[in-house]
Amino acid sequence: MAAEPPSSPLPERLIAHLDMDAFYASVELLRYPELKGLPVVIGGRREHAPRLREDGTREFAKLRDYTGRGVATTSTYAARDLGVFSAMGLMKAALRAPDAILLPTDFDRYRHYSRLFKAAVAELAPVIEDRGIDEIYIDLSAVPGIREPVGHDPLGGIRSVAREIKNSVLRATGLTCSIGITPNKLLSKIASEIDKPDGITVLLAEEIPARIWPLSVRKINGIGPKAAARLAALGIETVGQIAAAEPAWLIEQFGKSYGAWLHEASHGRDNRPVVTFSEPVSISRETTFERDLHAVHDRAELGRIFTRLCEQLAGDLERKGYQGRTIGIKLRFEGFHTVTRDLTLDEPIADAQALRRAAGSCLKRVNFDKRLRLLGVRIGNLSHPGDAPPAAKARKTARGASAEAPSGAARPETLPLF
DNA sequence: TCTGGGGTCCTAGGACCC
DNA sequence: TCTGGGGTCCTAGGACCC
Repeated sequence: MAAEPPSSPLPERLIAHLDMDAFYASVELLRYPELKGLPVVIGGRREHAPRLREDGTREFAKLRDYTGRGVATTSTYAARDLGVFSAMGLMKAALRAPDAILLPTDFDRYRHYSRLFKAAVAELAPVIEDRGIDEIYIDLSAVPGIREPVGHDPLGGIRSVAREIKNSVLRATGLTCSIGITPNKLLSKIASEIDKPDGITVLLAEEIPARIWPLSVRKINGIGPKAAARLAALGIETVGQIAAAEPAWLIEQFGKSYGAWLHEASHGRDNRPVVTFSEPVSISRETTFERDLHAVHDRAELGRIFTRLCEQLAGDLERKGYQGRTIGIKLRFEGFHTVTRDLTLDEPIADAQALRRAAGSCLKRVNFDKRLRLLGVRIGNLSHPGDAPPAAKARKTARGASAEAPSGAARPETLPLF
């Protein structure tokens, strides 16, 4: 076993976070190269697809023509310069960048490119954790050559592996990505953003004070708008200010679990492994209506939508090979107030009729005094149809709604709502 | 200008069991 | 009859992420 250079031993773990650059928008630019450099926003419906003119050029929809409730899923860097970011309502985006190009979201295409880039990475480094369509963690600890210095650069091997991965992704997809490599997932997630787009950032523990502590607390994955606002109210804006706080005080302010985690995170400590496979916890379908619907007045339409969601969910379960015991609904009312109800059955179900029956019984526990803007159906407590059921815990059938819901024998087919 | 769709994890109270 | 502690499951809501 070769001795490490004693001056700067590399950490035991070398974890990469790879993030595709403006992924959806970049995939669209592959097929519409004439849009390169222009402000482009992804998020429209199919009707916003470009039209082919007689002369062979394409006519694109403009953001100013958009009406509806959609949000931007991604925007090109040119559009970001105009203040349009992902998750922004398209109507709002249209005010900021009326002349930006609008393209419909084409998930099938993005999923295809997602598979391509992940397969390209897997050939070089197979220990990959999926974090959605456009990003992954990679455990590079055992990748050949990664610990070899290049010239006098002890990190040369790391940089060279990162370059190989980026080249491989580019060859497979025509797309660029940004990579952060550090001793753990938390730091790598931050690092991959430091030199975006098309960057490589290697960062070791000793650089945390200089490179991580000056950053906004929002750069930490797990500190969202609410926690950031609470921190700001306490006079804390940067990661370094969290690191300087007493752990006991953080726990006092944010609770045992989150407070302790804030302390650890601010010091760049994170021992979570790269997880290469995980079973889903729940599967769901939901839809936001073009206009708010009234439980009574629009009952027929709501009923059709409800049935369709259950059918789609049943289709997902069938395709993926799951069944589930906990069925839930999600309702969002005008004003954005959101309510959920769920019901755990004694036996798992998977077909649309059973889903609709169980979800329908959840529906009865909701007050419909406002119009609805969203309806969703969810299933959890998942298992595989062939599997042995978990040891029955002799639940008292008299308790809870579980006893009455599934049989449906005495239940009228027509639900009071929808 | 009101804010998509698909997820995970955490908290907290009550039921229930030992 | 009163008191109680630990553990698990269920339900609802909320924060957060991509």
